[in-house]
Amino acid sequence: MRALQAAGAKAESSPTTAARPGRKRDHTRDAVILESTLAVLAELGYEGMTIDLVAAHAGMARATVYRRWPTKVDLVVDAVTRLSQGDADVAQLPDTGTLRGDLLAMIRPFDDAQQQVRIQAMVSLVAVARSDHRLAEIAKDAGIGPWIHASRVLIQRAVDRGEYPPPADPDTLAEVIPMLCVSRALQRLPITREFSIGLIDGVILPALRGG
Amino acid sequence: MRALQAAGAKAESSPTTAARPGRKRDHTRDAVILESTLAVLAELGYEGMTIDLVAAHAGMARATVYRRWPTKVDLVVDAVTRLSQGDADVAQLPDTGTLRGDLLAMIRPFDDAQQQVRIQAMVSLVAVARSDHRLAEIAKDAGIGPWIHASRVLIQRAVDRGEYPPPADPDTLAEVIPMLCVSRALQRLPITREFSIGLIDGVILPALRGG
Amino acid sequence: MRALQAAGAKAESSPTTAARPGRKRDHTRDAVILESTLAVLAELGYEGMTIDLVAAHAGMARATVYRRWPTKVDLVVDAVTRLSQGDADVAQLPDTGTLRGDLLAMIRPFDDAQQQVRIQAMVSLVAVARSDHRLAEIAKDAGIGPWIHASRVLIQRAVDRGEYPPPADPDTLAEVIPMLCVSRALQRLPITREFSIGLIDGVILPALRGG
Amino acid sequence: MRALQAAGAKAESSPTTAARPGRKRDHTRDAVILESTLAVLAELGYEGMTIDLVAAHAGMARATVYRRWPTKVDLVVDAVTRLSQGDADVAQLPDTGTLRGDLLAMIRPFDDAQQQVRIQAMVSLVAVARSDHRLAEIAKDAGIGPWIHASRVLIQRAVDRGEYPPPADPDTLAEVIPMLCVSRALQRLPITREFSIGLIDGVILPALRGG
DNA sequence: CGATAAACGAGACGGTACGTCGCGTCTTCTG
DNA sequence: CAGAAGACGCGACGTACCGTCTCGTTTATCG
Repeated sequence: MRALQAAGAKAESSPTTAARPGRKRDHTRDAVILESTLAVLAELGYEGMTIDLVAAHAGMARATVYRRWPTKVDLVVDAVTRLSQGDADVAQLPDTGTLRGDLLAMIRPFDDAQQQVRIQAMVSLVAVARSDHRLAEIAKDAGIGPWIHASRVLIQRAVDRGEYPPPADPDTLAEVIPMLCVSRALQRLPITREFSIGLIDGVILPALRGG
Repeated sequence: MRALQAAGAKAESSPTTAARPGRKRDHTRDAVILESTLAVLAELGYEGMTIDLVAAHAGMARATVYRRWPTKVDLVVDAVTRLSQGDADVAQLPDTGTLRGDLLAMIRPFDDAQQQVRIQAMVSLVAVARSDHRLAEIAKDAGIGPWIHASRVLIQRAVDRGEYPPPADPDTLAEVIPMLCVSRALQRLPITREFSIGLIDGVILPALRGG
Repeated sequence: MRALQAAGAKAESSPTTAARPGRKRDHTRDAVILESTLAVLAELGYEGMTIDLVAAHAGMARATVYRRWPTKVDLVVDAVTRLSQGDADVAQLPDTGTLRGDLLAMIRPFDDAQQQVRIQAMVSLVAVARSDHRLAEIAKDAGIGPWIHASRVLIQRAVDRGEYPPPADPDTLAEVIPMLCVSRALQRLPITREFSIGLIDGVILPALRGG
Repeated sequence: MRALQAAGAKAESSPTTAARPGRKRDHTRDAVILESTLAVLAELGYEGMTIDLVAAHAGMARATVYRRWPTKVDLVVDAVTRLSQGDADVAQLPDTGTLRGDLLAMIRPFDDAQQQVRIQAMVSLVAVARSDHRLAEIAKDAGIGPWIHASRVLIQRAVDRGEYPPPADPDTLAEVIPMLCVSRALQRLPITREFSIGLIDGVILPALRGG
């Protein structure tokens, strides 16, 4: 977000970016820090997470972190935000022809162990939402919000093509998959393929048929 | 847990309970502290909650809190634990004859503003679960666990009396109501009657019919 | 001091003390507590001394101590006061015919190991004097004050009988013996007979002769 | 003690002093803190002294104090230690030709109100010596120890040049001036010029003449 | 190619909450 | 009622983390 300011700069026209001597900030490190943030967050939660720990995990100094994100809250929000942007991208991809295939494709990324870390971290964001009022909405948008949106779009698409009748309460239905995955994460259980299938074939699709 | 010490006491023979001089701890205060804990927790979240604030809200000294719960984590866990015990009691009550009535009765307690506080606090428990590994399971049992169990029992009862066919994945289905209520709480939205009806009539009952 | 109020009561004359039902306070314990106070004070100093420790050393409960002395300061002051009263009594006794004999007799009580405890405790009183302005004078009177007075009397007596010429600064001279004994105590050195003789024959008597 | 680390450093070879990154500790503040410590100590005594008070008096945060001295005891010991180092330096200076002049010069620094603070603080150290066994010796060396040593040197010098005959007990005699000044401080009396003259002309010099 | 200005590592610094401990008051029980 | 045992209000202690700051070192771009 902050880094995007310089993105649109048109070379020499902008005086701020044109003549900026000095060592350039190594933006490679941004991703490393965010990754470390998620790792520590997933393991120790928001409370147990320390800027020192994140910096050590990333192999750099605390100041290097603070130079990019002014507070712990900003860091966590940004980490989870970027995380969910990845989800959103993934969500737009699946188009298997059937809703069942689409939903399975949407959940699959969380099947592997690597992605487990991300869900664990995302769940921790709720702590921030409670403590910091100004970030409650951001947390909502950044956390499961995009995921819920993806669910809604996929379901709507299936309804539009006549695969299922329109549900009675589409908004609530769209929250089911993300929230039940969160539930798994809260219990520190992996999101297995069996769970995904049970969720889709045992809840979502029956609900659409029975509506 | 604490109360179990006196469980076996039956007469003057028991040395633990027989002659214990000294001022008795005023267990009335326990409830006051726990109530204050939930109130502060709901308003400021786990991060913003302070033992000093809780003590001030309860109108007593910090040491009085620490004499009962050694750490902030223990205090929060106990507060939410007792909270969910209340939920469990409520869960066993409803028996309206139809699943729809039972589920509505189960959710209703969270309709009034007073109970909103409790949900907000309960949600904050996830922060603890992340920070303190040894308490992850306790958090699970104390938080939404009992609620999930209540849902499962109500659904099973309806199936047993032939009201609905057995669902394909009853365990997952039982998590739907609690988790979607949590979702509302996370978004700081009230759990209105409209939401409850939409959830039951738009997701749970259709899923059972369509199973 | 407080305890002395009831001392002169003559049974039926005083209405307040006449009809006083209930268990009588065991004044034997007063001495035990004071002794324990001095012992703990001597070993751990004023800072390290705890009412709990004193009570435990005396084999009774904290409340029993507080019923007699309202604060830690009062307890310590009283302990050291009574201690120095004993010194004052001793001081009036010696009358050996020579100043040298009198002074040696005055110092002798501190020669044995038992009395070492008392000096150590007395020294600790200075801590109180610093912290509590209202007790500074009491500390002076109770600590080395009586001892200084005893020195002055003995010297004056020797001058009166013509043993030595009147000193130039009798007040200052009278402080020498007590303060140098305190110095020994501060260094945790015992007040041996050699030290006493060196002090009297090497400082006091020469100063009187040389004045 | 701390400063000795750099003592052996002579060139770029020393790894300890060569390249130590990070913000340098502002050692100017050390003196400010120590001065504040002495001021608070002199006014309120060891018991009444608080790290918060010291920090506030020094105009900095509590953590800044704790970063330099881990405990209250260490802080006080160091404050008094450095204080007496200053005394030692002063003690080596006076050389007026006569013992009387030397001793007066030694005492004079404590005549002004500013230095009164230091004596008051120094006296408070005895409280530490009682409470903390491991520091008893340090307290001895740091408190009046150097002062006693200075007295002994001055007296010995006078004897060496034939001004007075050798005293019978030079060690004890050397303690007289410091301890009687401490006595004055304990009584919260100023060390006036009259007192100094009375002490020297009424005790020390007569004792030397009469020996 | 050297000057310069920023990034970076390391850590001091001001705050603030934590959890512990001692003081002095109080309450409750037993003898 | 005295005495034991211990809860309670208060406040200092020493620790840890946050976010800011100030060093010395390194690295890139400009003159």
